[in-house]
Amino acid sequence: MDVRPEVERQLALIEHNVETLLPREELAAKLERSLRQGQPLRVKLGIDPSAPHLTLGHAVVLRKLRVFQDLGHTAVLVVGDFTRRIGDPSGKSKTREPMPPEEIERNMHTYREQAFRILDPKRAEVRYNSEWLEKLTLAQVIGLTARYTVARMLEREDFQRRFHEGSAITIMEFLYPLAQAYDSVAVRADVELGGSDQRFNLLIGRDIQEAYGQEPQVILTMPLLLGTDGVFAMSQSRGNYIGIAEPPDEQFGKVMSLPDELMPQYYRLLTGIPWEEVQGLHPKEAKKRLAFTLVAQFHGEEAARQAQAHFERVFEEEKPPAEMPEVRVGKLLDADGAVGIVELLVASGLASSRSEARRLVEQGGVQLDGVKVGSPQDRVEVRAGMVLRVGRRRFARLLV
RNA sequence: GGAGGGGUAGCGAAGUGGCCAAACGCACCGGGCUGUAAACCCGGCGGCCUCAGGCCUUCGGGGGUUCGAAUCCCUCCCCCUCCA
Repeated sequence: MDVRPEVERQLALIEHNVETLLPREELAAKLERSLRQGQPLRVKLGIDPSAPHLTLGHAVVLRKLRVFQDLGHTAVLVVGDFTRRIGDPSGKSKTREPMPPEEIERNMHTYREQAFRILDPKRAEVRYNSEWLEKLTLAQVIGLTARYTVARMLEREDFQRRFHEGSAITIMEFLYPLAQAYDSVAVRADVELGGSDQRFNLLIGRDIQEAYGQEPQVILTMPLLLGTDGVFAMSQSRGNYIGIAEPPDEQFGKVMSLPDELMPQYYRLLTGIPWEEVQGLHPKEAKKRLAFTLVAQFHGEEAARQAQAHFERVFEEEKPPAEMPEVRVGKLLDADGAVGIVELLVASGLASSRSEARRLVEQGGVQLDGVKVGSPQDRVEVRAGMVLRVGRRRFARLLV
């Protein structure tokens, strides 16, 4: 039978939004063979357990992986628990600190749950690279290093720069991409996905697989998503990220505060909605739809509706949210049921110190039941159910 | 083995005897503007107080000199670069 049309169909879906796909013909060949033999491709994605959350940046790549799954292929998630114990230099100008095993352990734990908000567990395999890397003997490691040259290693942009700057590059850092490449050998990857910053590492995987007698993997990189600052790639170390597992309200709010210019990119890389379809809308409406779509993707439609309602209520209508933390303050009240505003702010957790509380009041950022508190000296009468508010978005309901 | 540079608030980075609770930038917080956009503007950003002022604790750790130290001396710890 002629599988060509199906190969073309799959290729088109896979190629959509991709930054690099190398080599395209090899992927076509692999797809064709896969179809003929009824054998799914093994599509690898490495995840570095450095920080406890997966972000929308990860989601871009995970969504692409999901495309492969939907086409019947197998997702192979490789958690870099071993490599992270060593420290990964990729994309960084400085050597990265190794991380204690307990912390890695903790991070890894949350990964599955987060990744499977996007991936289909039925077509996925999760592996930890300590499984094979830990067992390598020095002789084997040396064997691995013998298959790659320093010159080729120095082709990598950040190595090259650091080399010329005369800043430190440790041998360990050379080992890192080799270890990652060896992962591809270990899981027999047909394709490896990554962010565009991973391109070099993914390419090494090809060479190393070949050196070990395997057919080289096809590499596919996705554009890097810009973070909430609109300037730098989304990353946890920079703090400009939106987490996949963050609470719906948080996600919705963070998306709404993105610079408008990011909308086309976010629509393209994170939703199935063509930008053209929403381009004509008022930017605020377009962004709400984006926020809704994203929250729904990770938490479900109902949660997205609630997050949107919360947003509209709190930020558009400037009303207190439906739910907020409750604080019991009866003990603080004097005989008249009054308490100093500073005490109240600290006790409710809305200010971290008395100085902070004073500042907030002085700057006009504190309201009790919609009435602005004028001075840090004020004593306020508290009745059960009153709402204490700091700034635009921090609230507490007071109980007696 | 030799030479040199450096450790300051969440980060980056000034400051080298009093005017330093410590410039400046980023991040963050409050206010303004608005579409809670972003950008921008104003204010804040160790703690505590009876708050136009005062007090206490901070400049890698410890000890000392001095009326007074982030700044000088001793000592310990840590990081980096170059040469070999």
